Amino acid sequence: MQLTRHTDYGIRILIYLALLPKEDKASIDTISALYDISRNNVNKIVHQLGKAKVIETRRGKGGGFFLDQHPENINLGDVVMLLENTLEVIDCENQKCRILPACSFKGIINEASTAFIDVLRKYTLDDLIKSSKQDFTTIFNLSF
Amino acid sequence: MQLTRHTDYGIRILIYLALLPKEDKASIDTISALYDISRNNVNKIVHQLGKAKVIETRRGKGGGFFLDQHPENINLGDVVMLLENTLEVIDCENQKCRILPACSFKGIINEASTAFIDVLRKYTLDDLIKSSKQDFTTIFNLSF
DNA sequence: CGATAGATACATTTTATATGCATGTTATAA
DNA sequence: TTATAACATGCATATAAAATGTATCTATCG
Repeated sequence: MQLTRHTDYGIRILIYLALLPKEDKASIDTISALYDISRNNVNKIVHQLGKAKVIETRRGKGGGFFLDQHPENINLGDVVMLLENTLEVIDCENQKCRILPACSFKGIINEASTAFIDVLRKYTLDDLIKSSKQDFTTIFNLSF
Repeated sequence: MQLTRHTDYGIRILIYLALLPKEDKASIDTISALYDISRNNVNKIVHQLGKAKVIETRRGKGGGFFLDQHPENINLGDVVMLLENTLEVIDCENQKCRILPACSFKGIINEASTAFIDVLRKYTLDDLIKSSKQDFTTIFNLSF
C-alpha cells in the first residue's frame, strides 16, 4: 500500500509555492531542477493542480504558477485525493470475486481508508510549513 | 493507494478455511480452482500464513492446511500487515528528498496509515463470516 | 517405495507508474 | 507582429512492482 510519487511530488511542489515570496511565480523547469523530477512529471502535476484551482497557471512569456488559495485553506486530504488516482484500496468487481455477495471485507476496508483520509483532512498546507519556514527557505535558498 | 492482490487472496483463503467443517483440510489446488488464483500464488500465501502460525500446513499425502487459531482470534489488521509487504505509504529516504529535514508530511502520513490499520484491528476473521455463514456455504457448496 | 502435497527457487509476463519526446497553444515583450 | 517563453496535450517508451509460470526439492502417508 503506497502513494504514488505524483502525490509526493505534488505536496512538495505546493510546499515550495507556499514559501515563494508574494507575487513570485515558479516554473516547471525550476521545480524540475529543484527536486530532480522529470520535467514531464512536473508538467502533469502542475496541470492537475491548476485544473483543480489549487494553483493558478499562466501560459506564455513571463508565465508560471503560484498558489490560488492561502496555504491554510489548502487541505491535505483534498490534495491527496486529487493526485492519487485510485483510492479504491481493493477491487472486488474487476476480477469477479465469487464471494462478493456475502463478503463484508470491502466495507471494512472502506471504513479504514476513510479513516486514513480523515486524518489528512485535519491538516492544511500551512501545517506543513508554519513551523519550519526558516529551514525551508534555507533549503530553497530563497531570500526576502 | 491499493492493497496487493496477495492480501485480497489471503483474506479470501482465510474465509474459506473458517467455513470448512472441523477436521477438514484445504489444499492449494482446491483454493486455486475455487477462486481462480494461480497455483503458485496460493502456494506463496499459504506458506506465508503458515509461517505466521495463522494456519497450520501439513506436507505429504493427506496433507493440506487449516486454521491454527479460532476465527475470532485472527485479527484483520495483523493479517493485512503480514501479507502487505510495504506499509510505508511514502518513501522519503530512497530518493534523497531535499526537504526531508524540514518536512512534516511523513509524520502526518504515518498518523493516517496508523488510523487505517487501527480500523482493521477492530475486526477479526469471525466478523467476516458470522453474519453470512449460510451464504458462504452455498457459494462454496459445502455441506455439513 | 510410490504418490501426494507443501516448500523453495528462479524465470517470465503483466500491469501500473514514471519518464521521454514531440507538438500545440497562449501570452508577453521587443 | 513576430519571436520567444511558458504551460497544455497526446502518445510512446522505460522502469519497477506484482503476479504468474515452470521446475525441482522435501516431507509424509499408505
